[in-house]
Amino acid sequence: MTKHTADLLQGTLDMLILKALSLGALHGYGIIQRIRQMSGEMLTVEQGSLYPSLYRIEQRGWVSSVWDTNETGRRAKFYTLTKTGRRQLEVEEASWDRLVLAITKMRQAS
Amino acid sequence: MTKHTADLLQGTLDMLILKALSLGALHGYGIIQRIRQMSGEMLTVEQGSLYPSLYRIEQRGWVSSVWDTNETGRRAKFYTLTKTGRRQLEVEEASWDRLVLAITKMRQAS
DNA sequence: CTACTATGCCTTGGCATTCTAGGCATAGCA
DNA sequence: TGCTATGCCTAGAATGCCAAGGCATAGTAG
Repeated sequence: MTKHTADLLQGTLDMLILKALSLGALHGYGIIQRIRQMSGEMLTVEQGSLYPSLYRIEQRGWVSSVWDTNETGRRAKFYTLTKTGRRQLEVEEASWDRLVLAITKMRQAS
Repeated sequence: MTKHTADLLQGTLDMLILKALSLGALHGYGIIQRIRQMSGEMLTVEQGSLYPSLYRIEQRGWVSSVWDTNETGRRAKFYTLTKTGRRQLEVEEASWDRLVLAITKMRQAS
């Protein structure tokens, strides 16, 4: 059983969620799907990871949420990226870039 | 106080250690220095992270260790990458590459 | 001689984060 | 009627890094 989806690294989940929301408001279930789709089916976020993370993120003011109904009439909680959240996304992307750069250097130092 | 060294992401430390040892045997203290140097001073591993990790890694058979003396006559524990460890390094590098690729896709899916 | 820094090993406890494994409810379809 | 997809959530375990200590020796500056 080879798993074709990469494991997440601790610390990347928030960035993924913020990134998904940067394309527009979404409810939790939809965030999972959008992350799958955006990553070309390579990343799968579990519900048990997502909801606690959304809670944290909202506490920090990076997203806000409202209950609403989706296009099929179901109740769902929609999350919107706040201004602070958008800044945070930039911070996390920059720090991700730094890490990738650092590890790339490691790989080249042979 | 801006920290210029990136935080490690959980899950990358083993790879960094294995990578450092792929250039030749080293003792713990030296591993820290080599990682700093190889990453262009961008990554700093704390001793409190390193030694527990080295222990784990040795339990898994990825490195072996012997007590010896360094060039200045001090006792130190030298770690050598095993064949299994070299394979493991390849595995971790491949999975790192997959993650970077996946997140790159995320970034491009605007 | 004394103190400080660098080199070297290690452990304990805390913290943050993810995952496993559940529970609950509704809508739609076979 | 039951299964699948959609939607929310939580508790507990596992993982893994870090902060903060302890200990010891060698060298160097004062």
